[in-house]
Amino acid sequence: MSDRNEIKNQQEALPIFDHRDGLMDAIHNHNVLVIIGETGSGKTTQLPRYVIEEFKNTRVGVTQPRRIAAISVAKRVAEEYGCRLGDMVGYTIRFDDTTSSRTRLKYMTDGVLLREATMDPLLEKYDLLIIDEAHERTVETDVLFGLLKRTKAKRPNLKIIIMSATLNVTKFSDFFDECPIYEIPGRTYPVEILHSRDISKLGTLKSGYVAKTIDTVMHILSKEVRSGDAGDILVFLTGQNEIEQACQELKNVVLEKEKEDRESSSTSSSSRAKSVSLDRLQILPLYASLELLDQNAIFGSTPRNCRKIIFATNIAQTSVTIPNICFVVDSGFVKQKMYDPTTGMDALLVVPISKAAATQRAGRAGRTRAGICFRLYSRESFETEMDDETVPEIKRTGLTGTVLSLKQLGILDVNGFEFLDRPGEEELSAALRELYLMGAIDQYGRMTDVGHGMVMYPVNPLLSRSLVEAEKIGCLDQAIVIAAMLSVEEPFYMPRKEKEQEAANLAHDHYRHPSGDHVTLLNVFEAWQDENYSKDWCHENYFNYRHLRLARSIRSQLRDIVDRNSHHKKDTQKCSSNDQQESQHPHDRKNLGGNSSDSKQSAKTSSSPSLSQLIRQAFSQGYGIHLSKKHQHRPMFYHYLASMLSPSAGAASGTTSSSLLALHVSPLSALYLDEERSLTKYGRKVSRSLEWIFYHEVVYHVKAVMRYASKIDDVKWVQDTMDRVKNFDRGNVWLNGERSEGQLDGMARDVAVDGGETEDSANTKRGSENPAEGESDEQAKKRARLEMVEAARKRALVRRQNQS
DNA sequence: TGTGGAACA
Repeated sequence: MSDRNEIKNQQEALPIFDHRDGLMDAIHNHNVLVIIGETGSGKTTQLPRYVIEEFKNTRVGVTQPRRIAAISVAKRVAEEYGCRLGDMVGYTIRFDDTTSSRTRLKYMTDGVLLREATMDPLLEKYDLLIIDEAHERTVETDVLFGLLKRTKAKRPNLKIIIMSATLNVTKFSDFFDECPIYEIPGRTYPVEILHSRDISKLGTLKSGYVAKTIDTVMHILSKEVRSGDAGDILVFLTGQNEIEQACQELKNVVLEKEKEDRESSSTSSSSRAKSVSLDRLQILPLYASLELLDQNAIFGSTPRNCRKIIFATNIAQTSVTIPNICFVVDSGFVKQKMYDPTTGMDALLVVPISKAAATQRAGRAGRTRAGICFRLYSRESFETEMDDETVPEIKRTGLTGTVLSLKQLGILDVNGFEFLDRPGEEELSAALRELYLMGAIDQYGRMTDVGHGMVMYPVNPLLSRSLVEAEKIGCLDQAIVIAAMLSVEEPFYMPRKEKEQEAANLAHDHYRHPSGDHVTLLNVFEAWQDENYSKDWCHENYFNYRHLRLARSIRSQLRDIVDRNSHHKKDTQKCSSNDQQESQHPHDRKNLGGNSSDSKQSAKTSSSPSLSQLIRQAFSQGYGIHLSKKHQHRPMFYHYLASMLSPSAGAASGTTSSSLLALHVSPLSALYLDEERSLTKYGRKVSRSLEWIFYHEVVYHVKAVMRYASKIDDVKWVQDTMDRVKNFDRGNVWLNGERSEGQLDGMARDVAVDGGETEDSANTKRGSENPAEGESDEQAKKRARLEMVEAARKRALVRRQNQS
């Protein structure tokens, strides 16, 4: 009883409580509404509950960018509502669905809703949808925006609420015909912001910000003392290495200072500065890949007279809230992915944050009481050098998967789709080109049967294409394992100490398959399976248990999808006319359904290809756009497609330096000969038998290295892709087709290319007042981004040259 | 001497 009263008191103390009537009126009167309120206003937990209480029988969906948020919020709301989780209130995330037929309020990740939309584009399960944390602008959120706008046109009664933290939300409102904006005041404490007096440009600060954070922390420790307890410190840096380094460095500096203090206190009678002692400090790193997020150390309260200093990545800006932070030290930088559509590769770069991000970081100091934010950059840099907002993710990543799901949603003319922020023309074209070359869409931009097969699988398009092929030639079970392994982070664990590295390499060697890394991954998984998915086995053999476990979940999800679908197929096959293209594949006749024992047996028969060959055949279809061919005289490879298509590369970049295209076999790859690995770290020779290989992705090591590569035994395996490359190169038929097939608004594409203006594009671009100027500004920014990517690559290459 | 930031289906 007292529990319930306490809950009630807490609820009524939230700022949103006084706005209940106003909000309900607004939702009654408007079908689309933007609500802004800082974290702590109660909007995420309270508003959806108000809605299901106020509107009887309304089915409400609330999306979150992150799984933990969906889970924890749903749990709390169920408790507050007084029901069991999964009854009236529940959540759905990948691998975990707690909802039931009685659930009326469902929290989920935005990816889940997007996935549901591919089955049911009208989203008829919901009467009201709330997109929460819209300011984070994940790709999924952005696509949902465009999708909901279309859905609303067909279901005018659907209610949509956009919830966001920042004040700069006119963009959201404009997108939905200038719908009303409702503001809930936040409940935060004032944060004093101190800028650095160093007026260097951000570019120069980049080299020295780690050292400066240490200085600043030392300053806070010795000078900034608040009454009572001192208040914890949060430092924003960019990456794991940097953070570990900073933690160590701070410890060293503090030790030195201690020594100094002891010496000076023995000579002089009193020191004005507060003395600092290492045993009264907790210095903690915080980044996502930290083995176990030490809950108590980071989130728990510190002992008396003890101070926490946390060095964190951006994870502390959005995903994780640490209590009792009083001081924030903001380096002004972040690591961001940048995608280069001309090569289809991306690079991870340290770039300045945006003004919005800086404000958010500063806000972390004022959650429990008034605080101070130290910025390591000048006010001028903040005002003039930083972008207002972080570039939305959708403009920074490859869009192949996104475009394919849009096609599945029935959006044939992707160029005419209304994006909240339009991705670059080159990125869209690159995505369409890749889909065409994979055989997922035809020259008119229409989805093929292959494409329909691909969207079933919630994995990277390269992998889903491989799975479609694997089903066709009868090695689906194995391909699913490999696809799952490729969907998780590095399963091979490599210790830091050199001696242990040798042991790890030896352990890994045991599973390496001469044909390459794909079969190797299968070997690893099957070995682990044979050991009953043992954790100890992972440790003994240097594999990452967490990642393998995730791979296992993904594998079973993929198998479920296959099972469900094959039942469906059996049901419909008899009555529908079979207009599927006749396959010319030699192995097509046998074993279409293919369970593992069958295909293993068939692999044994002398005339058929081996299982390893079947698998690589399947994957070489999926990786048709990731082909590389060996250089005739040198131990390197060339990106095959880029060399075929590069003349058509974007005019904006103009950067097609041939050095880009030189790819190397990773020393960690099964294709990299053992004796070389023991000779030199980045050896020179690759097996002579290698001619063609396919690879999963390229990473920038000391040079461009192919991560997960396998042999192609016969160039016929990739003949289909090569034929499509030739077709594509000859006529660009598909681009014309995309335009003529799309309805009128397909013209938007011409606008973007020519810089002209039509009525249709004026509609799609509403919100930017001066399209011509906005466009060129965009282009300039994009060029700058591409140049940064290019610079990073050059640096990597220079490092390599210095090394040899 | 070093590749990865953080998230999701």
